[in-house]
Parts: sequence; structure tokens; C-alpha cells
Amino acid sequence: MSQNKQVRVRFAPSPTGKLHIGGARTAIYNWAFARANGGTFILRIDDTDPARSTDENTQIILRAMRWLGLDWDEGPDKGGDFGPYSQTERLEIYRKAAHTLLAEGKAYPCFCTPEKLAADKKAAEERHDPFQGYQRTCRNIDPAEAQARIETGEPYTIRIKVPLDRGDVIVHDAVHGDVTFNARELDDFIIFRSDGTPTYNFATVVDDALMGITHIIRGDDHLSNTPRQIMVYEALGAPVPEFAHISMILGPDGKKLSKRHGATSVEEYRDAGYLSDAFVNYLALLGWSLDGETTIVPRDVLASQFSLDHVSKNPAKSDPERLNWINATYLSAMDNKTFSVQVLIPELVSAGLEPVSGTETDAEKIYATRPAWYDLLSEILKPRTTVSPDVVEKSRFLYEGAEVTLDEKSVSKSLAKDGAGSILEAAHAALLPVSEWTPANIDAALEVLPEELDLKKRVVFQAIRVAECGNMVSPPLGESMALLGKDIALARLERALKIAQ
RNA sequence: GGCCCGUUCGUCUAGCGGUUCAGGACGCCGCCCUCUCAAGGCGGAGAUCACCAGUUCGAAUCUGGUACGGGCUACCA
Repeated sequence: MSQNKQVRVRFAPSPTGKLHIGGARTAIYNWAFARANGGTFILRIDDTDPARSTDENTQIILRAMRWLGLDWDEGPDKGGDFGPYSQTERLEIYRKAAHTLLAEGKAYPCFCTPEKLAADKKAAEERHDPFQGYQRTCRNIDPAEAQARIETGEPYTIRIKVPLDRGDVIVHDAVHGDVTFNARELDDFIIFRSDGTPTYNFATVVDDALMGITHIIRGDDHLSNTPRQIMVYEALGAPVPEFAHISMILGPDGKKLSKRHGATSVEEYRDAGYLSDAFVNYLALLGWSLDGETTIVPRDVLASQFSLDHVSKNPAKSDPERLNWINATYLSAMDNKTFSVQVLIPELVSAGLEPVSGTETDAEKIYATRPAWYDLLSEILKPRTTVSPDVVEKSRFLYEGAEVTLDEKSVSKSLAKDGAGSILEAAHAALLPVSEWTPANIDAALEVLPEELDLKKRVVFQAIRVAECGNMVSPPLGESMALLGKDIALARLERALKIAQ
């Protein structure tokens, strides 16, 4: 490891779609590695494929990166000393690099047509040649002749000249160890297309070399391409960085992630109500571990403790249950105000439960109108919330005035039974004199009822619960009634009394 | 076809030749708490470490092979 070198890493998505969870994890590892080593995290947009890259996708990716909280030190809309940070803006740089290689005899023009290439490959297949790559047809064309053909306008690509005697190319990989390839397996691949644009294997290396990238952390689908890229580094005369190839993320069924699996992009998880912190924690642990014991690894721990030697080699299946658990854990750890402002109120507003008066859409301001009420609601909702939108259905009964929606099954199982009326009457009588309407006082007032009525606790509380909350399942009664307020709580008992009789 | 990578409880993983008849977490099951639902506490089931050979006094850990899965071999990234 190059300890004394200033660490510079990069995340280089190509904007051909949304940011998927595999890419997000790669971004997290790069970010965490940079932060843990006091290095620099660079965001670069690898958009050399004009047909599939769109500016909209770039914006989606930037938004996702911000939501994940992965701040970059250099990159688009931020700048830096090694810009520009979009490959389409660097075309001239690649052109110059390619021409230098051409002039130095480390690359050469190739005039083979796609048809000839296809025919050569087919022939190699048919004669069972283990080498099915480019046959180096144009490698030895005289430079003067090549120049002449170029001037007549004959289309050509530029290919790298892999040294015939290069021997073993060893990739130093932090997660796989040294991986050895033989340069003989490598063909003289194309670095510049006939339309004058660079190929991926060339452009990234030029960028990584120029940007001084010291560690390349990326998906292991690139591992096989790495020896090719090393050829480019060597041709360029640039130092070869360290690599870390991380495995891909699979669906729960072990198959490659696809739409079939439901949410695959970062924004889908955001929209489903997962917390950024929890999501980052979850992804980080999919293929990396702090010590094998710890499951909750907050962002700041990642940023100080992350290391490449705990990255696992094998592909990980995504596990929604685990994500849910981590998310619930983060929600529970929030203080009431944070939960109210960041989770509860925004959900209530968007569900239309919390009336938005005029321009009062700011969660902070809504919270300030009755902080104690939101604190109490948050207190009882936190342990019952897996994902943010869960709060809506659990809060709905608080917003229905005296006419709470009654669940039919709950009514028939409780309110409709004999004796329900007397329970409700007794509850009403017990609650009427309660002056300070708090959960503790409400509980105290109701506590004596079962004995007075000579009924099981369960029966008594269930009837009151249905009357107050409309359902046999609800948050604790004392808290629920406190949140309703005395007037509505009593009104609901009166209303239920009519049904019970 | 060739080259390369991977394979420990259902899942994520710990494990770097003995202290492990394999530890933690999610999930699952049970008990406790309890006015329901959660949360929480306690406990349980769950892995012949893909398979086969070998090295070694001793292997999940090292070597070779096999199987299965994946990647690259594109004028995609």
C-alpha cells in the first residue's frame, strides 16, 4: 500500500440510467475510503457513450449522491484542479494522448472494417484458435503508408500496441490479492473509434492517470479489463494505481438485479421512506464488515474506520428484511423532535392529514404549534415504524374528530358484545373528573375499572380501545386518548355507546 | 472456445494452520413483560465451511482438480 501518497479516489458513473444500489455501494466505499484516509473523493461523469448518456441521468445521479450524503471534493458543479469532470468535455485531452501514443509508436491506426473483424473472429472460432481477439492485421503497416491512407479519408480506429514480450501482467488488488494475466491473452484493443471518440478503457485510464487517482475501487466486472488498462498506463508512462474490485449486488433470489426485484435505484428507496443514514449503513454492510459483530455502523464510523481489507469477495444478495431492521433502528434512535420534523410531519402533510394552513408547509413551524403533542405522538410511533410512511395509518384515527372510522371486525368482536355499554359508561364516568389530561392520569382513572366491573382487563380495555381508536389494534390507550384530547375522547365514548346498545 | 473471479447457518458476515464439533446480526420459533400492536429482555432451532484429492502431527483456513454461478474476450461502460 502506498501509505505516504495522498489518497485520491473517484466514483465515475456513466449516466446511462439511475444510480443503482450496486453503484451506490461503490460510491460509498470510495467516499468512505477517502474520508478514512484523509484523502480526496472525486466524482467524475463517464459519459463517453453519447448514445446512452443523458444530462437528465447525470442530474439524477448527482441528486442521489447528495441524498446519500456522499460529498465530493472535486467534480461537476464543484470544480477542482483536475477538471473538467465530465468526459465529454475532455475529448481534446484524449485526442492529444492518443496522438502522443501514435507518435511514439505505442499505438497505431487500424483500417480493418467491422466486416473483416467479424470474419476474422469467426475464422478463429472455426479453427478452434484459443485466441479469438484482433489478429494485429494493421500493426505493421508502414507509418508513411498509414498516414497516406488517413489523408485520403479512409476510416480508421486507433489501437494500442501491446508489447509482444510483456509477459505476466499482475493486478494488485486489495480484495482479491494479486491476480495474474498473461499479456498474450490481450489483443491490441481499440482506444479510439473511427468517429474520433475514445473508448472506455482508454478514456478512464487517461483520466485516472491525469487526475492522480491512487486507488481504484469499482465493480469486479472490470477486473478482467484491468490488464488492458494497465497496458494503457504503461504506454502513457503513468504509475499504475492500486485496485479494489468489489463484487456485485444480487437480488434476494441470487439473480442479477433487475426491475423484477422491485426497487433497484437509490431514489426508489428514498421514496419508499428509508432514511439516508440507514440506507448507507445497510449498503456499506453488504460486502464489508467492521468487525463481524457490529451491525449499526453510522456514517461517521464509516468515514473513520472503513478499510479495504474487510471487503468480501463474493457477491451479496440484497436483504430487504435487514434494511427494514436497520431503518427501524435508526428511527428509534431519533429524538422526538427530529422524528417529528423529519419523518412524522412531512408524512402527515403529504397524506393530507395535517392541514397546511397557507404557506405553513415548513415542518419546523408546524412542530412549533404544538411540540408536546408531536413529541408524545413520536414517542409512541417510533418503535412502531419501519419505514416513514408507516406513521400515516397509525396516526389517522387522531384526525377524525368524534366520528372515528370503526373497523367492523373490531366492533363485532368487542363493542357489539354484551356488557360493552356498561364498560363505556363506566369509562366515561371515570374520565369525566380527570382534570389534567395526561397519559398517566388517564391510565390511573381506567385502571380500576376491571375490578369495579368484575371483568377481565382485556375485555374492558379492548372496548374502550375500539371506541377511541376504531380498532382493536392501536398505540397504548393512555397516550392515544391524551393525544385526542379530553373533549374528543369523551365524545367518542358517547358515540360508541349508541352503537353498543 | 480462451482467460479471470467467486462458493462459511435461509440472508449479511466473523474466521487469515491448533484456543472453533465454527462467533455475531437479520429473519424464524419459544418464553418474559403486557389493555391490543410494537419495542425491549431472555432462550432456541439453524452451517457435514460447494465437492474430491493432496500437503501437514493438525485445514473452513495452504495446493491441485471438479461442479455450479459470474465476468471479460465490442468501434458498451
